[in-house]
Amino acid sequence: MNDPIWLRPERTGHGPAPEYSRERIAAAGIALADASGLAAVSMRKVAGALGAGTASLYRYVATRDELVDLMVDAVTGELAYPKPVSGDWLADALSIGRDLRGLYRRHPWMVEIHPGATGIGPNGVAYLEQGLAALSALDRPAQAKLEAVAMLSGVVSLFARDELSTRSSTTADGRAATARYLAAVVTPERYPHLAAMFGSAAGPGPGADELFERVISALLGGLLNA
Amino acid sequence: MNDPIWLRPERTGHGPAPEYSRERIAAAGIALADASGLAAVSMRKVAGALGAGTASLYRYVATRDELVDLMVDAVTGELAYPKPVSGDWLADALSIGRDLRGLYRRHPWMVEIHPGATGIGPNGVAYLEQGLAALSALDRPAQAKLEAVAMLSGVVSLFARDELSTRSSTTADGRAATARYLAAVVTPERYPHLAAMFGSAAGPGPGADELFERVISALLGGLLNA
DNA sequence: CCCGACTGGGTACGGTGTTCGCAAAGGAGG
DNA sequence: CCTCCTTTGCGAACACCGTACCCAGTCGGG
Repeated sequence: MNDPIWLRPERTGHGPAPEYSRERIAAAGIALADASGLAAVSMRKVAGALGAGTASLYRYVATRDELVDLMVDAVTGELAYPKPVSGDWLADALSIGRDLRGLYRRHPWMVEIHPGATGIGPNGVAYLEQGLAALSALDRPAQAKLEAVAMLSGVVSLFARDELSTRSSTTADGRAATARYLAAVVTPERYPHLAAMFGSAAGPGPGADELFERVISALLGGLLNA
Repeated sequence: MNDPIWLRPERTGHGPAPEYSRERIAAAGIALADASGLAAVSMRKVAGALGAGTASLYRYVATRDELVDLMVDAVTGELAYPKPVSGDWLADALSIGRDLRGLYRRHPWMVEIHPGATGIGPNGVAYLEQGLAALSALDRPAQAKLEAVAMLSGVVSLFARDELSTRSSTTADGRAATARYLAAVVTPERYPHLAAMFGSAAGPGPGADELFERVISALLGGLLNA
């Protein structure tokens, strides 16, 4: 029922000038999240980082979720869309995918965002427009193109999640525990294929970057049946 | 450092017989989550549903996250793997995808689970084994097959998320707010492709089921370059 | 000029995960 | 059988969380 934050003016003109701003608050939250994850972004911590009282944040933001919306849209702005489009739709889509992957690398807490449950902001709109622009030459229904952009974004987030869970030190404990469990329970009799996998050397593989491009190409091909 | 719950025996033999069990606790959590989402699964509520004291749960589970691990593995058990494999690897993989999609429909809170951050349990192992079994006929490195299973699972979760966010009533408010924002800000001059999309009728499309199959086929094809 | 809307923020409420300490229970060894 | 000693259940407490309320102080528009 209530309007989203993007429709509420930041300032009405009346009263004393605000001491902070949505932008500064979002930046403080992003700094916290970059350093310690999304769970570390609490109203008290953000307010503390700004030297403000906790309750003051609610003059700028109706709820913590809105703060997160602000943060998400702020980092989405790093993509600096719109950008020119080459005309090769697959190349342009891959470029968007690479951009987004870089974003996830810079802000790992973004994998903790549930897309769809979060409100879209101006930079999110620009992102969607860029995605549709990349696919504009294709003769497909607009809805299918939007689905393709959503799928592209989702698959990039899957890659980011995977990359993160294999590298991050915060999940190292859990990985070690899981590895110990697997070692204890995976026997060739009960789980032949898994056991064979542990036996085979963990070769370097085709390189994550090439895999990334190949998966996205295949995905978009399937979605837009080019 | 600490062993995962799956390596800790539920009972040592000493002392009085436990009044509850991991299974019952997980079932209580699942009931709560099915009805009201993962956020409703709190130690106090689960304990209350069982008629137990809150602190008692910690005799069965080291942490709330472990309770969630229990819940995830319990619902994974609904898949009842292993199942026979037909020999047509794509058909078998699609079958697994459909099974998983059904699981998400029965337990929508599963989309709130961050895969990889959660510890895998016995039924999760069985799931992976089933996935590898489906791909066993393919002459590809075991690592690539595991990646394919992970991607398959991830894409299914994306579909589930999408299906949920367009249907669920709990997100209706946010959707309405976003729709109002888009209506206010998307003009043909600034966002031509998005504006065109709103202009075009929202035709029924090719059907979500057919899309699902097509995307997964394309994805696995790209991953396993068949 | 001054009224009224706005800002900052201390305090408080109800919720959360988790720890501690203790009373009671009951299997294991003598 | 009897005693120990581990284990169980759990009330109380701690530290944190998001958020609502209220009030004092500060400006801008009529």
